[in-house]
Formats: sequence, C-alpha cells, structure tokens
Amino acid sequence: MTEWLTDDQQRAWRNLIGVATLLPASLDSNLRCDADLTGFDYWILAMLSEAPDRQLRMSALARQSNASLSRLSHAVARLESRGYVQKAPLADDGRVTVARLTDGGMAKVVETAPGHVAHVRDVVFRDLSPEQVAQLEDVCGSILGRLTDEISARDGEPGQSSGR
Amino acid sequence: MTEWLTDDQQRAWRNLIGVATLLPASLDSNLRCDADLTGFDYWILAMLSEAPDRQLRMSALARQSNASLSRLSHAVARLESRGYVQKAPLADDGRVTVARLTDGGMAKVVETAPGHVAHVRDVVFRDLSPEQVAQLEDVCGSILGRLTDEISARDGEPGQSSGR
DNA sequence: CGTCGTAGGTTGATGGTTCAAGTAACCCGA
DNA sequence: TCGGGTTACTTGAACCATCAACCTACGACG
Repeated sequence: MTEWLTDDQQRAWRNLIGVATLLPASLDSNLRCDADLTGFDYWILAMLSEAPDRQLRMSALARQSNASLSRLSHAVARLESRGYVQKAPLADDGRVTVARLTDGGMAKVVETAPGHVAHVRDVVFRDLSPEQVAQLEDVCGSILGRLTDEISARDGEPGQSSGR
Repeated sequence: MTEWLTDDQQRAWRNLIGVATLLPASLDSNLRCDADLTGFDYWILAMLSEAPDRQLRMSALARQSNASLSRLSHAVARLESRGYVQKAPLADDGRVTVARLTDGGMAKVVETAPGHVAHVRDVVFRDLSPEQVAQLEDVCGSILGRLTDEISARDGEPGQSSGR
C-alpha cells in the first residue's frame, strides 16, 4: 500500500500547496503595487545588494535564486532597461556576464525593502513561535534538499537514468 | 527594532521561498511531461473527481483551489476544449456556471494520479517523520490563514483602508 | 413592473515564464 | 593551429496568469 497519501499527509499537502500558490501571489501583488517590481525582480536586486562589490555572475545569481538562466536573462534585461542593473562581460572569460547593481538600483532596494519585510513578517512570521520558525526551516530545508537533488539529477544525467 | 528579520527567520524564509518557487515548477514539469497538464489543471480535475456528482460551481472551485475566478475560467475553458470537463448554466440561477467532469476527464485523473502522487511523496514526504508532517500542516496552516485573511480583507474593503 | 445595484462569470490585452534553438567564447587533443 | 566539444548565456515563440472592462441574471425597492 504505497499508493496514496495518509490523511495527515493530505492535510499537510493541502496547506503547503495553498501557501505555495498564495504566498508568491501576495508578495508579487504587494511589490508590484508599491514598487512596480516582481517578487523575482526584488529578489535579484536584494541579492546583488548583498554581494561583494554589488555584482554577481549570471549563473551564480541563477543558482542562488533558484531560477533558470533563461528566466534570469530576461529579468535582468528588463531591469537593465530600467537602469537598476548593468551587465558587462568578464575580462578573464568572455562567456561570463556579470550583473552589477547601479546606484539607482541600490536606491530602489533601500526604498523598497522596509515595506516588503514588514509585509513578510505580517504574513509569514506574525504569530509563529520560535519553535515553529525552527520547524519551518527544518522541514522546508528537507524538502528543498530533495527538490535540488532532483534538479541536479535531471541535468546531471541527460541521456539515461540508472538508479531507479 | 521591528525593522528586519532575525537570523532564524531569515534562514526559514530562504527555505520557504525556495520550496515555494521550486515545488510548483517540479510538479508542473512532471505533469506536463506525463500527462500534458498544468499542476493547476490537475488540481481542478482532482477536485471535481472528489466532488458530489463530480461537479462544482465555478466560484466554489475557485475558492477551493485558491485561484481567481478569471484564472479558473480560462483554465476550465481549455479543459473543456480538450473534452475533460463540461460547463452548463444552473437552472435555478442563470448567473451560476457548474463545471462537471466528463468520463474522459475522470479517466485522465485515474490514469495520471498514481504517478503524480508518487512524485509528491518522493519530493515532499520521503524522509519526513510523522512529527514533521504534523509541524508542516500546523505552520503552513497558520501562514495560510493569514494569507486568506489578507485576501478577504482586500475585497472586503474595496474603498478605504484605515489600519495602515 | 421598471431600474438600480450587485453577484457570478467571461473576455481581451499585457506581461512574465518556459522551452527549444542559437551564438559566442573557451578548452583540449592531434 | 585547427576542429570538435563544452560552457555560459541569449533570443524568439508559445503559453499561462493577471488585470481591467464587460455582460448578463437576479433581487430589492419604489
């Protein structure tokens, strides 16, 4: 009987799916309204703002943001056209593109961050005890590990699978 | 100091965002490949298959699936054109549309479900203890409650907000 | 028995994501 | 030093979600 989910699992599953669909929508809606940014756009800007020298290679940025290179490329192109980031080829290796946060982009982050963080606290962490925060980190970390394993397995063995 | 997140919260936040972005992508990719269905499409079919008489009003379906009526309308239109569901106005109230799962749609669910459920178990529940499943339900339920509160607050007070 | 307001859905345009294909720079062996 | 393979990224088309506008059916009030 490995066929279906237990009742406990079903309830957890429904809640998780609900969060996974509603949470991004809520963040997007809030950021779009306040700053005309996608959640993903904001995430990119925020990561660049914390990176050394405020710049990162495209592939590193893609990995850190759990996005495909294609998605990132489109998004950064849009952000560049709005003056928030600037792209430049790396001197050492002409294949590599580094995205750098401009001063305007940094200003945008500084201006947007407080409201965004307040919203996140309101929706996610308000009423969560420290133990629940730890549990959230733990359980999501476990799931996240399997998700990233799955991804690296997919493009690690493009031709054949052997393990199962 | 209500400005930023604590370190614990930051780590939990990163993991949650990772799951919220990667999990839908993983489900979509798996279902698209196996059954040429969106995760949302599958969810609709699955809900109809469990509903009394295999039919539901559009608005009820929208609420249960955490989707906007517009999104649902488009999705059901696509599913109808593929012969999986059928729409009909309700006799009592001409405004209401009920979506009913056809035999073909039921067959599709029966055919697709096992692989989908197996994938969910592999990615989400594999290696989670019963306590962790309970914690997941609990914490996500709490967050989900705040998210749905936010939504009903938004279209409950369309004219003005007072609190902030 | 109109008509005003609202509930329930639909539609079209816009914009972001994805997938497949393409391009250019690097590396390595002969 | 030249050609095949790989890495890193970009591009264009197709698709899905979202938002705003719209439309029809019901309900209530005069």
